[in-house]
Amino acid sequence: MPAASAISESQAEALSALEVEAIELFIGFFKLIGLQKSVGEIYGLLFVSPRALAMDDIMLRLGISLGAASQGLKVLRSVGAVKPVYVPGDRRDHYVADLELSKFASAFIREELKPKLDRALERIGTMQNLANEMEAGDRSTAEERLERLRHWLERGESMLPWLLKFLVK
Amino acid sequence: MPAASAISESQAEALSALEVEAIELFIGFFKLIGLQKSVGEIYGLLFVSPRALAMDDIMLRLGISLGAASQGLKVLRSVGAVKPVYVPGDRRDHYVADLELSKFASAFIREELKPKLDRALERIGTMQNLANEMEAGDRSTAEERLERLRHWLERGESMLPWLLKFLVK
DNA sequence: CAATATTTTCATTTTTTATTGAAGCTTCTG
DNA sequence: CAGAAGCTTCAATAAAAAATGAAAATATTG
Repeated sequence: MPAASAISESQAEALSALEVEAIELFIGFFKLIGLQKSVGEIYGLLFVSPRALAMDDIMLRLGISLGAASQGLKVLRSVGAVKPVYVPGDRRDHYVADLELSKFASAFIREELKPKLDRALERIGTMQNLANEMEAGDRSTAEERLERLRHWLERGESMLPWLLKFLVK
Repeated sequence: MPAASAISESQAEALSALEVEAIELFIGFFKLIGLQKSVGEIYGLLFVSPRALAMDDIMLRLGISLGAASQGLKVLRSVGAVKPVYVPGDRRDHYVADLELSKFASAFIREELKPKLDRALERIGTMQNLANEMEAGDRSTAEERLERLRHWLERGESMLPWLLKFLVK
């Protein structure tokens, strides 16, 4: 019955208040770690969903496009925030939220924060070399500031393993 | 001599390699805490500048507009990243970078992270109320997940004071 | 293995965010 | 206190980021 099917497909069930809250919460949370709105939406929906959802369930409920849903799930898979599960008798992939929230935090620390700190420390090395060629007065100012910055960044970096441990369990 | 003055004003001294490195470093760093490019540029320039700079020095060196410089300095003042200093015989405000880098980190924690966590915990309260009205099977799933999320967020929140202390000293 | 269902990719469009600079406000100065 | 210098604001514009959806790629089934 193609007609009935077409109708039911176009009638997405409205989001419940609970779902809206969850979605808003995770949009905010994910934005903080640099992930986009649609990623947060998808995770929020899955977080409060009692059953696994297929990509087009997600598209329909959230009113987002095919591409956004596909890309959002790709990101969520890549950070381990979402797991595919097998649903008998359905050809489509179905997803559930991974509730191990510490995963995203540690992915963020490892894949964003740490590399940025490393890069910054590299730059300081470069800058310290450049400062050597300056004339005496300005050089000492630059050297002092760079040393200070290096210190602070190294301190930050030294905190990461601890932070990771704290978050993970 | 208006002609000569016009010429010297339009000839901004090119940025040194040191300045470029510092600017790039701080653009990256500030973006991480949600501040825009021009803010990072200004701070980076001031960080390696051996003397206080006026707003139009900043505009000229960085090639940014009046408005961007004004707004960028406003942001930097508001987070205490920059201090106005008095320069005898010059009517313009001059700025130096505040080298207490922990300031931005703690401003970020207090003004971004903490409020977001508080808001999220509020939402969880709302969600837990909503979950009460669900039918038994789905309710217990929702309740378990919400409790777990609350736990994790409370744990995160409890870490903030410690994190602040660590960064500040 | 052809027909079909599902998913991914990516050029285009839309939306969001940041920047510009002219107008106006404030402060200084002679 | 008039004129000029310095600064801020904000509506318009430009740049960057995200979303769209058609086309291509990849399963799956009969």
